[in-house]
Amino acid sequence: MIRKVKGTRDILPPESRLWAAVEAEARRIFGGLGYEEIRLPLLEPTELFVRGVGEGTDIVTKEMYTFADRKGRSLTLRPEGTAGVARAFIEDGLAQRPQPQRLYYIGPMFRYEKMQRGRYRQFGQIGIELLGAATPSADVEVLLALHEFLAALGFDDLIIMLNNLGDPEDRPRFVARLKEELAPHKHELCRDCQRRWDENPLRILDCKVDTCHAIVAETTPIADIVSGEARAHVETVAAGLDALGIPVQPAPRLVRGLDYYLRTVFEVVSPQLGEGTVICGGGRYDRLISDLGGPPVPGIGFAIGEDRLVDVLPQTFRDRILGTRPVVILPLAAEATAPAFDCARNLTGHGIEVRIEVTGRSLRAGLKWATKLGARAAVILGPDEIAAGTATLRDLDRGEQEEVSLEKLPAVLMQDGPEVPSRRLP
RNA sequence: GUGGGCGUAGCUCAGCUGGUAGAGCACAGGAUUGUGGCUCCUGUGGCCGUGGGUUCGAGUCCCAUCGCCCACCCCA
Repeated sequence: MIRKVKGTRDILPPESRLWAAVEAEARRIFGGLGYEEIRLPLLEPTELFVRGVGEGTDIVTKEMYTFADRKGRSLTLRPEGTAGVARAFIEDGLAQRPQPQRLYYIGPMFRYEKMQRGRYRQFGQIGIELLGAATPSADVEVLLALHEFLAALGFDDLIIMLNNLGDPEDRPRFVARLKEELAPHKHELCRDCQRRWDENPLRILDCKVDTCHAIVAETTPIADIVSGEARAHVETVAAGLDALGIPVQPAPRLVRGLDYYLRTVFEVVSPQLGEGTVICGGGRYDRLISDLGGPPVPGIGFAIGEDRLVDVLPQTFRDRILGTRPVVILPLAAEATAPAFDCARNLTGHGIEVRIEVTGRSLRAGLKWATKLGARAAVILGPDEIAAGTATLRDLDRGEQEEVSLEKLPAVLMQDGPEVPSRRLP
């Protein structure tokens, strides 16, 4: 048997419906705020990510799907979306269009990692990027878009965590200060943090080990050390969000794994998955485009992990999407075939979801089949009905049925709306 | 990359100290002619992950290998 590549997965119906619905909501919400879709290659030159994401990051050092093509060029399956957007911004001259540029993307990313729950080698991301605006308002807008999207999906327990990473110039100063404050407790830190001490001191901040957590809690937050301008920037963002009633939790220890972030950084976590499994991550990246050889255009954006999002989707949303019930059409004779399809065309034209029996089942078997599908009604078309130009419409919940002329069928079925939510489906 | 658990039907699993494979669910059909849900009957479906070894004989014992899952790490 040929099996799927490790870390990839098959998304089957009905779960695929949830994905489609989530994406539809994203297009609706982000589109409403002026964001337009950008579709980019899954394959990029390796150098893009080395320079964009950062040479020392875990993503670049050990998580990239990199290989040589037939002419020996090093290519990489994109591990994230922002670098590609920045590349396109430069290459396609998006700076020549009205600024700022509002873009969103939906699609798979690839990281060569050992997988576990909520972590795959191919995973879906939905992200937006706002390019060409450096103001706190830009940040507020992006967070607003995020919040609106999550709200549209019915989430009410997700937490947006916000921190200020300062400007790159602040970084050495902060690292020095951190090490200074941590030095007395250095030997108390966990083994991983001992390693991080030299490799990536900032990562000690969001260590989940209790003892480390306690030690780190005593250190001075980055936000208190960053320079005046960067500090004011994020404080203004926080105030802006507060004014909109968007709840944000300050996260002084929040650090992100990609090098290009500065100032505003944020993550969304779910109480269900715990803080270890981030659903959305984002932040400001004012140097990225210039670092890649483009103009000095600031940017901010985020990426939502679609797999994880679908995993914790509120029950109300799941029910709304999965709970639709079709109308089954059962032709009982050869001469009923054409009328059955005609009827299907008629009903679908009214937004009624149908399912036509095409395997030649008996009426009895057809009704069993309809029940298994969770159909709300069956349209029975036998010789008698065809002769009379009618259909027998059977309500599968009440077990009652009536003769309805084919023309009136849509109207009768529409009395309860085109789709009637069913009892809860798995 | 490190550590642990598990591979028998589409799914969940049983199969004792070795004797050539089972259940439930699911799927398909039927139980009076054109009427579902409950019940009953029948059927489809497995080279027991793969390869090798021990043995008269391996789902069962041994070795290897592949795959899956969980945790760490990191992230979406």
